[in-house]
Amino acid sequence: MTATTLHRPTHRDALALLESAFGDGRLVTVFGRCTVEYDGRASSTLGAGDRLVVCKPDGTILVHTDEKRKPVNWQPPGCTHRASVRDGRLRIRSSRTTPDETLDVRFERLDQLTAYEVNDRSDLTLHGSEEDLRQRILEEPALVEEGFEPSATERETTAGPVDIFGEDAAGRPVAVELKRRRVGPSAASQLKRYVDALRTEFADEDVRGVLVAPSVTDRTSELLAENGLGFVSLEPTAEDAAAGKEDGSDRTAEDDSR
Amino acid sequence: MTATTLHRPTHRDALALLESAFGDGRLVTVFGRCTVEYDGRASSTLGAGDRLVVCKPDGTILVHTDEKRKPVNWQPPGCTHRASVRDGRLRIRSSRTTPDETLDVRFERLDQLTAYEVNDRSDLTLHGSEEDLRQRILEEPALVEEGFEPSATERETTAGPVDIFGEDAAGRPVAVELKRRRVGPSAASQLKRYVDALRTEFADEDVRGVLVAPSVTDRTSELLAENGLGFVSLEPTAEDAAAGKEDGSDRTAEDDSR
DNA sequence: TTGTGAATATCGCGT
DNA sequence: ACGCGATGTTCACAA
Repeated sequence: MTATTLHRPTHRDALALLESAFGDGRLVTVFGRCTVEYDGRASSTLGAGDRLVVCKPDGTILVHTDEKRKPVNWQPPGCTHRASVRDGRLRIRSSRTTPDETLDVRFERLDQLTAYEVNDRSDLTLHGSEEDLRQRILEEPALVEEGFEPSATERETTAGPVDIFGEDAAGRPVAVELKRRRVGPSAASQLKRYVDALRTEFADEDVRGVLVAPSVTDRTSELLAENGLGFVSLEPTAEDAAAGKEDGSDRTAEDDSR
Repeated sequence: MTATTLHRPTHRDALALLESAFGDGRLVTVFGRCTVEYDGRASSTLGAGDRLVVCKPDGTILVHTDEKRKPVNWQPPGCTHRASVRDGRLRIRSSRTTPDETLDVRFERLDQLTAYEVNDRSDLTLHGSEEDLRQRILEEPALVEEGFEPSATERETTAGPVDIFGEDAAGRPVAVELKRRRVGPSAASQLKRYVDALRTEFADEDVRGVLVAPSVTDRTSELLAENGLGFVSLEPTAEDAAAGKEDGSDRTAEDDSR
């Protein structure tokens, strides 16, 4: 049996199942009317209302209302769940140290409690991230500009790591900052920090900076211009990957390489 | 009845309850073995495994595994949920436009499905945010430095809004940037942008910048020094508000000034 | 543990 | 809708 459910349980019966489920690594959902208090990095209180509470065996706890993608309260992985009954009411408390923080859920009414056994070995495979964008540029540096030659990724500077570092057609050092979506001023600012650091490092050379993103806001465009930084528009998704390959590289066989 | 539950339902029975629940604004949880595909801002695939799926009436959908605080897949509020049965298997699809994106959950096995009626009017009250920090400084400007006089919050500049803007004891313009926790280089960079913008605006004055945060990283400290920016250590929570007042400043009367 | 930046970030506020 | 910055951000990765 992968799911054990109690309907409108007494708070004591709920406690028994909760302790059992916490003990053997099951995932638990509780639905009912409750209040929530949090104290730790900040502090919060939430009055009574109907919520879905999810307790994961890794120590995560989530309190969800009927709105929003974010839980109204939560605790990250690594916490310890404890259940108890005070004044005849179920209480779930989840806490951790470093930082010290505690979440307290007190139930006024219990509608349903379920403990699930979870078997999940699959990992998510995601495409269209900044990492994908980087791969595409390394395969086809001309996407940045004709003659660009990457020499390193995550190249360290005193201001932090540069996404792609290389040389332009004229042999000048180039720092490339990648963003997978439309960017605001902070991205331009970040690139400028890297370029400034590289200008100190390459005191006698003309260091350039290029921002690669789908687009930039107006203010960001001004910021780039003010600081002599370049911009190249590029989408993170390789919609025309096949066309690009035909166009740019002639890899026809030997799929077994590497 | 606030909770309607089906245990190990047929996929057709599940479909009927889902359509009913989507229709009248109930929150739904489904537990079972499923695969998930996402396509939109990025794209992802997830092989078969046991997961808890939560569909909210505001269009949010969450797919949770037994680990982590983040759902393994999701869709934000504003989406449209649709359920169907293909090849005898339940499928839940949630999609939206702007941006165009779709989440597809296909069930191989259904363990449990529940529809909840949710009543929740309570709002979260949170303390210890940056907003709290700002209030404290406006009440006690000397926390920034003796003689500081705030004149505006969210003061607009061509580089964006400055948290607190005012004058120091010598009448010089001061931009104060607030952070509720230990900060990295980007905060110093952000403050520098504001100060640069203000230096253009107040061309004939000596504009200063002060970062207020619990602490800064080493590299950030250097960045601040390089750019002549100040730093004041301050916690977002007013734990020792009383003690701090006795200790740090000699403000004995006239709390009503401001 | 700390530092650093990405994220399908989400969210709220303003224009 | 876009722009902008905070978030109890979470998360992975590196030093």
